[in-house]
Amino acid sequence: MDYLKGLNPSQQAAVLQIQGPVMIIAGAGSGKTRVITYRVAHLIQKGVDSFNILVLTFTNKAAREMRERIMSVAGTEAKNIWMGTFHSVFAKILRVEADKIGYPSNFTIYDTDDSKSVLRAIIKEMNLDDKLYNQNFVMNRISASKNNLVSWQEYQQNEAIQAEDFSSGRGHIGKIYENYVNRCFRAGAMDFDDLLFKTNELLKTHNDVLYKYQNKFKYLMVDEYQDTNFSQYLIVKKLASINQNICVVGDDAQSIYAFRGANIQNILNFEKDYPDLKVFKLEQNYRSTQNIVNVANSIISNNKEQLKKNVFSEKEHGDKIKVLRAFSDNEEGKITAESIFQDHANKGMKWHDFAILYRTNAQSRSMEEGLRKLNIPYKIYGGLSFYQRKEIKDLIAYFRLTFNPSDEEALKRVINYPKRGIGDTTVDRIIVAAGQHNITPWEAIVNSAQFLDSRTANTVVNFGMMIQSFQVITKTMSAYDSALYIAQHCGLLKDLYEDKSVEGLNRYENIQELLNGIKEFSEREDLEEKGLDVFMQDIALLTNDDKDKNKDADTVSLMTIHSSKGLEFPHVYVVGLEENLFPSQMSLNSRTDLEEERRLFYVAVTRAESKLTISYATSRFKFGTLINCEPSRFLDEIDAQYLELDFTAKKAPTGNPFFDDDRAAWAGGSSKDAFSKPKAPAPATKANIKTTSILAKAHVPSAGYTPSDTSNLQVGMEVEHERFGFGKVLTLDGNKPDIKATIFFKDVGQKQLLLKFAKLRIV
DNA sequence: CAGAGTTTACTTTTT
DNA sequence: GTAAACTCTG
Repeated sequence: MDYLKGLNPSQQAAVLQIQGPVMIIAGAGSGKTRVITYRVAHLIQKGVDSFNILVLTFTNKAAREMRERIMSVAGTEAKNIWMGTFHSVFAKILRVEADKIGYPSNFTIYDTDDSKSVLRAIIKEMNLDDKLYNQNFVMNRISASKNNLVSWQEYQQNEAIQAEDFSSGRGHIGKIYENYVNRCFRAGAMDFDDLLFKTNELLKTHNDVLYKYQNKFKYLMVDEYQDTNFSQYLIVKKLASINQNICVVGDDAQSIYAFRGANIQNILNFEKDYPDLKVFKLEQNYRSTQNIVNVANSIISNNKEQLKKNVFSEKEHGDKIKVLRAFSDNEEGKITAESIFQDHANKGMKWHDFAILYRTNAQSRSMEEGLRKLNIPYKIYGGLSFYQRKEIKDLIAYFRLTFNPSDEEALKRVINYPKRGIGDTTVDRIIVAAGQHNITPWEAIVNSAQFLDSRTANTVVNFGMMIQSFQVITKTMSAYDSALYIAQHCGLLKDLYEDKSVEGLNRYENIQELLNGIKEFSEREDLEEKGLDVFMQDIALLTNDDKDKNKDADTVSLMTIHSSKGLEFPHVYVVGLEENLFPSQMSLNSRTDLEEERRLFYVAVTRAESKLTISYATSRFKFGTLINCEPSRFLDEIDAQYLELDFTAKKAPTGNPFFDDDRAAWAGGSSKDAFSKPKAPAPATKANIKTTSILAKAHVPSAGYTPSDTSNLQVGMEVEHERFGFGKVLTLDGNKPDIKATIFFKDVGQKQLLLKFAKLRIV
């Protein structure tokens, strides 16, 4: 029991309460993971069979780390615990029980790109306006429905939903939803939301299955409970309903996934579901200095909806929070890098002691530039994951098709890549024929002699035979040998090998890396089943952090605030504190959205252990155009006593310290110079060189040609275009970002140009 | 049918 | 400023 010694009284109490419903409200940095770890260890110690424990997390990384920590306390017994993300755990169960809901057990998991592609095809086939029926919009709508367990039938019958769709002129979404579900079913595919939706369906319609898992999982723990959606909530509730041994851990102040359907009410209302609930609050923050904790508290106190708690720190007060201002996004990157450089040199810190956090991935660019100029090593987390790269998805699509030939998205992806003379027309014909005869596209391919002229049918059948040969070899060969065989024989490896460009080389290496990963998998000794099909099963659920090569490298970490949740760093820089960026523009419509942004800021601030720096820029590039920015409202919400404004050579004036005299200057109008000056002329990037060389004949841009800020362009102005030469603006129409200019050029005549693309210099 | 060229949307966050 | 979808041409 010595593991209890390192815990404070409330942590201990939470660990010791192993029977009945438990809710642990864990403030930021309060040792949440320790409590979960020890609680599981304690369960085992008290004689609970580790096979009867289920621990659910939101990321693979969290699951992996927790398992390691539990193993270090409780030993190898921990290996038997079911531990994983909601999606991976229920995908596993669904594969076992698939036949009960009419699915094959080797169903494909469609990722977001696959889902969108299916929707795009459906919207096109239904001849709907793809602006009104924007794939993202439709996707969100369907996803939200699934997360709230609204089936397509219910969607079509629900008057409120229908009224909402009709009033926005999108009355066909219900039908799209129906077609989408049928299309996925026909392809033997489930999307991310289906993994939870279908689990609910399974548990609802099959009492024996429900009973089986209720008895298997006698003890449930859910981490990050504030991030669960209705669908997840109901699964957990059902599984726990007999034994009632459910422990949820979370922090309502850190709920930042509402956009994905997370419902903060699940934690706020947990008590209503379990009247004899025991609640434990972990309020002592062991991570951050008092100043940082106080700032975090003062931020979150602006939110109305929250569980009361009093997070405090007993560490030293620490430095005040530094606020930096830059005049552009690039300068923000520069001063952030310089600040890191100085602390690294003067305070003897390691690069990995620093993290730069931002709201959107796009902001990483200016930070990278700043760091690169000072030769500071850095690593970007998130962004495009390894498994989302085109070449990886291509090869995986071959694997997918081999094991599930009904997988329509995989089919469309590779039927003509590498080129084998099966164009869009042929693919369309196959899909239409499949629809007409109520067969899968794959069946149409195999029988394509009936639908296509003999020459095309021949190529198509050859493709089908190739896939069939893959099916044969995967039955006998190991995962690695199968994968290598497929990569070699589908033509992809050859195609990439012949591409000698830098990108091509990179892609080839990525394929090698994937194959190496499969090789490692083949050689694992802890698995009984290790065919390529097994490797494929949860590959769709893997993400960026699962392929970390050298995580011990001494580098500065760059990531979005979302992906920083759960991490901590001695020095943290939160950048881009500007209105419309953080809080994001999308969040300004409703109080709940704004409160979520504020919680996001809270998460960002509480990542810091000893030093926190916040910065904003007064102008930045957005969609390639320069815009002026105002400091974020969140800055005003922080009690000024904790802050130290460092506006180098700017004294804070009376009133609002964030809007000082500069602001009047920009509002005035003659401010353009102040912002365009620091921008050096565009460097000769690849794109630049290409255009100028091609266009050299038509017009040679005058010396020092630099595109101007055209946001104030007026009719009648003279401009220079790098290709069309000199001209005069005739008309301007359209709204803000999409202003179209009609310009009469001396050499080439009248042209219509979109301002945001045309690089015009005002003469 | 393929490749080049052009237009458009994207920037909120991810299993 | 880029990636992906769409259009045009040979």
